[in-house]
Amino acid sequence: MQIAKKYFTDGLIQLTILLSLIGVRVDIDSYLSGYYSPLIEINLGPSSAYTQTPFHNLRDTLDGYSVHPKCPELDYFFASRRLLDEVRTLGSPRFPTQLNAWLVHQVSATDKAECGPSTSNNTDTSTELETPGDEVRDGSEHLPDSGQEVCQTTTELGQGPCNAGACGFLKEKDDAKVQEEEEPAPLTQLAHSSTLEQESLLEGITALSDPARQHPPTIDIDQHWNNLLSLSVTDLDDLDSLVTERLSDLDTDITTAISQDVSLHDAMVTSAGAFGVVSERVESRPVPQQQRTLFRLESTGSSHSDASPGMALGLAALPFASVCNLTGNVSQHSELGGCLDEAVFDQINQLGLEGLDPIDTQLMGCLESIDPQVLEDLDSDSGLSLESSSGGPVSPGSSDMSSSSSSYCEDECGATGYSSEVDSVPSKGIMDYTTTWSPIDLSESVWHDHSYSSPAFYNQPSVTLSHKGIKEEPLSDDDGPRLDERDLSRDEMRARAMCIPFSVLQIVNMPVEEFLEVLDGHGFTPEQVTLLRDIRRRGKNKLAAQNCRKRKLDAITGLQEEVERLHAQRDRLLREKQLTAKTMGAVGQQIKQLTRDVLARLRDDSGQPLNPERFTLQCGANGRVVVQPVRRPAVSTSTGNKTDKRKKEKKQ
DNA sequence: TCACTCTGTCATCAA
DNA sequence: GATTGATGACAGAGT
Repeated sequence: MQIAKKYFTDGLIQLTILLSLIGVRVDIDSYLSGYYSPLIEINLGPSSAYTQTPFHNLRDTLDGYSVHPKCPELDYFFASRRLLDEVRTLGSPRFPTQLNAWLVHQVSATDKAECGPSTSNNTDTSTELETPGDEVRDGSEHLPDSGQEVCQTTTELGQGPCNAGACGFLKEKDDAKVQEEEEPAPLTQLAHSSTLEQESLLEGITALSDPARQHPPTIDIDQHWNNLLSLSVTDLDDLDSLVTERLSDLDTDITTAISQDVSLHDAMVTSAGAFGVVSERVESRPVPQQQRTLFRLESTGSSHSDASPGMALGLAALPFASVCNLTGNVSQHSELGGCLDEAVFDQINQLGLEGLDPIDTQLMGCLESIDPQVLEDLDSDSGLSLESSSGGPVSPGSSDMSSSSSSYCEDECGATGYSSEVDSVPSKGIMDYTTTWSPIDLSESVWHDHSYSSPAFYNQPSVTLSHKGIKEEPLSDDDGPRLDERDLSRDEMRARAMCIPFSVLQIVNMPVEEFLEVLDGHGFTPEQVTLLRDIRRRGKNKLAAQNCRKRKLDAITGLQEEVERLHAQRDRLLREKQLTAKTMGAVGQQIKQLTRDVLARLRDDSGQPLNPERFTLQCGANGRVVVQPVRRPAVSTSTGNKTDKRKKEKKQ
């Protein structure tokens, strides 16, 4: 489990760093401070580490239906695209980036006409989408003017910065081939090629949109070949309007998918679109946000069989959403473009999708097979803490302490503040692993307090457990008499051997007056009295030693913090000193310059400018500025002469 | 086996 | 003077 978590966490951190480099925001905090335990997250799949932006949820939940990356509609969609690629390999020139621009234009046109401001969620993208499509249609030479990063790649034929986004969507197989076939093509061929892709894409969209036409995951390749090859030019001419019509139906979904921020999951979807990898999709059931984040990447297995039209529409819109989402960010980080994204997406797919599923299943199975109480016990047993033996297992009602002892323990509690403080903190690390979880600092969960004054200590049976009690079974009401002799402390065994009818706890914690009465009123032998005094003294001293060590540790911690604070203060003062020196130097230079300027404007009695080498400006205490002659080094030489005279006098 | 930590105990001092 | 708390030192057990 630890290995799995480490594996997941390391990968997640690397992934987050990479995504941050390309401008994708990932909310790691939500993972770190998540409502659910990382344990549960491992079991149920990575969750909140993946961004929970509203866009993410909106796009994942289209018309209330969830979209799963493994649903057959996606397979069909990308299979159609693969078929399109096969068709293009037959000889038609391929200009994938131009096609992409054309499609984006179509989306924007319909979107602009019907939805208007609804696309303003992403200003960058909407601006790009509002590019006049005529420029794109007129020829490839207009594409770079469209203002889109996506379109700019047209002139570069897929070598531009949009490899990960819109271009990458069509580029999985084409990059190498397109670069080989960089030859000018007639516009008709271009339109034909574009239309073919539209047809293929639209066919996928239509198929996904129509629940009656849902295809099984396995695709009849021959049928698609026939469909694609049987397309006539006249049929293709009608595709513009058809695509526009279809896309107008999608615009709502598309616009909801447009956002400035791209979540990790968005990147995964884009990855699927760009590289043909069908990633897992989000399970967007109408569950609370916490649970939604928890189950975000949980595999839904075959649940996609009941995919709805809205779901299919969402799937169809995904490539466009990916284009729109990544364009803004990729344009800002174009230099990191494709290779980085590819690495990121590959890592996403390897990390989140392939590796975690079996782990999740195994861990969930293991966790479910474990009794929660056992988990509590395991977690609470740090291997060092003695609280489990002295505190927890003993119920308050199990005390066999006499009423007199319980009457004075209240007074003793205040004398040992550390003990009561420790007892006030629950020693159980996981309160309820099914409901809440908070990160546990194990160093804080380990207590070595054996305080006699703790409530549990008072409520214990008349048995003092040594530190061997770490591995002891929890005590029940009738465990006391059955305890093995080796479980008793030395003082307890001595007391039993000497037939002393008081427990060590009682002896230690009773007031001195009562203790003296006990010594006097029970007719103890001198040996018994001595033992009683020793037991009391050792018990008191033990508490004192614990408190003393606690104070010592606190003092050490405080001193360490003080040292760190002083180091920081020293560094800050040094920086201030350097800054001040730099400022003083600059001010001195300014003063010198100003002095030269002023002196250059002044005239002496003969009307000649004052020599800056011989005069200087002196600012008096009253604020007046006076011109003073510069003191010659002769002054220093005179002082030097004086010192020389002194030296000579000393020699004499 | 060794180093380290934790804990109990003793001795001592001071209040 | 007795009691108690604080603390250094030591030893044993456990890791």
